[in-house]
Amino acid sequence: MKSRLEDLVSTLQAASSLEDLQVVTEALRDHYEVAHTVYHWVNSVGERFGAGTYSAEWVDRYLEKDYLRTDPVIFGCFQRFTPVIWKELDWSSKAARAMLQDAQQHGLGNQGFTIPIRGPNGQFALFTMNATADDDAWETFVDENTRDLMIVAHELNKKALEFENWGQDLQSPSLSPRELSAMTCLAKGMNRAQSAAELNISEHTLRVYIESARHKLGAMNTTHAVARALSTGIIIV
Amino acid sequence: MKSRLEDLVSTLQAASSLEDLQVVTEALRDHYEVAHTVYHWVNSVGERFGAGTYSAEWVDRYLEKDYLRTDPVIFGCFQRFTPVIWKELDWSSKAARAMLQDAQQHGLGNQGFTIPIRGPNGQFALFTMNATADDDAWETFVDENTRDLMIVAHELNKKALEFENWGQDLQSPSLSPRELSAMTCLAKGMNRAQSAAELNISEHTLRVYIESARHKLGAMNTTHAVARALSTGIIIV
DNA sequence: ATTACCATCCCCATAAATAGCGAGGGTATA
DNA sequence: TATACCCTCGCTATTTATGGGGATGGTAAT
Repeated sequence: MKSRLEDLVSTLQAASSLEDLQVVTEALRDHYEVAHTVYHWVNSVGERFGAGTYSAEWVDRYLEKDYLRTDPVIFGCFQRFTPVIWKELDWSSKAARAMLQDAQQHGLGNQGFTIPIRGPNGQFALFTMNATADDDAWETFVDENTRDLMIVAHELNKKALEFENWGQDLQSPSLSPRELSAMTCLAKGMNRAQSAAELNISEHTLRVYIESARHKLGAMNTTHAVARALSTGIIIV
Repeated sequence: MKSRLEDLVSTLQAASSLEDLQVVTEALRDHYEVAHTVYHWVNSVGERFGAGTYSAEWVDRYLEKDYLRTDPVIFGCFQRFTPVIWKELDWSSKAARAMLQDAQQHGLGNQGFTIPIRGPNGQFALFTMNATADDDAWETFVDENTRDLMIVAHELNKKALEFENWGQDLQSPSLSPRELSAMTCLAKGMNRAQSAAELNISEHTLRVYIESARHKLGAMNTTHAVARALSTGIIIV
């Protein structure tokens, strides 16, 4: 069993396309004898990347019904660091229970386990195992396999980022120390007067830094410049 | 050796204070026979949370010299998903090399390995192993231990989040869809007129969303609001 | 059924940011 | 020794953002 997982991880590490990831999710489903295994991104603009064993109908319905905004799994994972057992989430809202019922009519099991994965620049993905089981059996399954599944989830996300060239196109320009400080002050909410005072320079000088940083970052205005500085990681607030 | 790691993880899971984490980092250092083992947050105001075996002098110097802005480890990890071997980072800048030399004079080894860890609301932490070794030996060490160390890093971060009640008081406020759209437009560099046009609303209405978002985010101005929205991950540009 | 929040619109006055013109001395690097 | 940044400072005019005050109708949850 242990060696079998190693094989799966090796296959995963050798994957070179989305189709390969698809195959891996199917192999994982069979290996763990669950109903479904799914990996997908949860971006601001819905779905852009995913591989898994859910039926096309369910995926379509999920998107069509905008379940991303309803699903307690999405919401719960977004606020949590640790993996989540579905049963422990908040299913009190009517919309959530309706979604769960709908899911089961599309072949999903009653139990689920989802690992949140976070990458650079706000990238966020989920790795889910879904099955039909009673609460105790599912908890045992999760206890026994969480660590392995975390490794699998990590490798899946690594590959997905590779395939999508996440962060490749974003080559960050280098700002001077003063420019970085200026951007940081602004990102902290200081206005120009406060920032200038903080850096012990005239407000005019500060302005020069801001302008300079803005041009280097190819930004339309200060807010844009700070946004770019933050999302490329050249400043951290 | 394997069982020893399990013991460490168990100790970690039973930890109930920052001091306990400190003890764990020391035990990890001894177990892996490295020079240093460190876990810390990389947040707005430098250090707010950390445990590790670096000398107080080095930590003070690091903060005093503002090495957070220089350190290629910070920058590299912030842009990457996968763990990082220090040698593979960009040390071409003079400031970076000076920092490295300074570090070695404060008892750090020449090799390092750092795992980036991301939690909800933009939380970002690093787990680092540091040692004196040649390149090959270090690479071997990393290859053999990455998975275990990832688990350790995960458990450390879990505990750190617990201790700091991350998500309790620091829960990112939920913005309405329109507020999120407004923030996103601004983060993309549009001004109010352009954003309003993009969303097909009057400029005044847009302003109401911005104001509302600003209050929810506890921000001083628009730039600050966008910065917070970005760094907590509630919008992605 | 009431409370809360959402989406949408308007006016006015003030504060702040942007755009344009400058200038000088310092430190690298090619 | 040029060339290229980096850091620092000033003035003026225009454009934009912010902070108050409002109002209406809708949806969702308790």
